[in-house]
Amino acid sequence: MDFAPLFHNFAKHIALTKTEEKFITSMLEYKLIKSKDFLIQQGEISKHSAYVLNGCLRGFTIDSNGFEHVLSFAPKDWWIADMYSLLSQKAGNLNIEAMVDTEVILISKINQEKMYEKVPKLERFFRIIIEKSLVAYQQRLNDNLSLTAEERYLKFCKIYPQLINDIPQKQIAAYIGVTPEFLSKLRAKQARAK
Amino acid sequence: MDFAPLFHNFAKHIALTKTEEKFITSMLEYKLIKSKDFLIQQGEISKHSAYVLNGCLRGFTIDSNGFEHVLSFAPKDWWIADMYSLLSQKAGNLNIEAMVDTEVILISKINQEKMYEKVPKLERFFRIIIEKSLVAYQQRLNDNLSLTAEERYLKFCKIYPQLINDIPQKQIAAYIGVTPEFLSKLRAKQARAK
DNA sequence: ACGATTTCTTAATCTAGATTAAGTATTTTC
DNA sequence: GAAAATACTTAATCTAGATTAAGAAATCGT
Repeated sequence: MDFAPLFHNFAKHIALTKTEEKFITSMLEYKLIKSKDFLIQQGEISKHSAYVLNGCLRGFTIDSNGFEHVLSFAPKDWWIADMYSLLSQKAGNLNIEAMVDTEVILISKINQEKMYEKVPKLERFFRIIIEKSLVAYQQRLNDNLSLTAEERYLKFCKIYPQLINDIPQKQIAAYIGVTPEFLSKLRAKQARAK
Repeated sequence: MDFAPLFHNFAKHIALTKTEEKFITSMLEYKLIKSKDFLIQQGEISKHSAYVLNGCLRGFTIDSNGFEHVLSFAPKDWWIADMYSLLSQKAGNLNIEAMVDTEVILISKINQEKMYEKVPKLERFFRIIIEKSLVAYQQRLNDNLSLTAEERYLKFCKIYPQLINDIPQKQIAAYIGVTPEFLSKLRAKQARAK
């Protein structure tokens, strides 16, 4: 198994020695998640965070009317977890599903804590990762409070140009917060305007 | 100036020695922000994060139609910052305003970095703080995607019972994402239902 | 390769919440 | 402590986006 992409990811923010890399490697698990299989499902207590080697995951909730809401897409080189459940060790409400066959590296909560003890630099790494994630969620909440559905769709296209053609349109609708029907209408309007 | 509340806040997650506390104290600034004054305004490059000793701040944006959207309230013992601007050192779009006379402890970005160098335990502290903040924003985004305005209002009342009576209703409206008129209607309906 | 399932589109109808407007409390300020 | 400013309420009207429904296109499973 080739963990190199993960170490490249670490190297963006911290410098690890060979010894540290070796130790960290011993803490990691590899997993292939087949298309439409789940990494975790709502109601479970989450045990791992995941780094995506290739493929794509999506994190979504299901509301009381049965509608899905996508909280995040995790393509290649992204991190994903049900942070609420992972931190609190209570039942989560996030589902994480593979949109295509997806290879991930898993870090269990227990190993993550061991890693923080042995390699305190990782506290810094994950602090930075989480800071960036926080900024992205704040921005997205602000967009949901202040932009129209059309503006949110155009912004999505700008931010995730690679995803636009790769993922089903109904997933984009569930991410920006509209029905698939309305997104279809928006897209027809965009196409007409050209 | 009494920094004790801040050290109580640190003590929730990490243990500091007297020497460390002394060093940290030398990195802090005290500030009184008068009611309606701003800690930062959109367009500025943010230089500090703030810990609230007493009073209450609110972080809000102003959209292209002039409407305000509240991203966070920071009452006593909370942290607040324009994380985007603080991290990127680019112009931010957050305004942080005092809702009443508010005393804060400020940590400049430069001092924060010095503190991470000298007291690496603080990486852990801020990682944990930011993790919790991330979970809260994810939850709130999910609420905005899946709940009605009425459900969001009732949830706000549950989560921030102390704020309900202390802050203007229009600020609550700007937080949950409705017009003040609609919130007024919701409240009238609630009152009638009792 | 082909039937079955899923996704996407279009269009009519509906509704939660916005907008506009006008009046009534409540604060703030000097 | 009165005038001005701000916050809240109520009600009529409007609209962005939801719902329902039905057909067309794409994808999947065997």
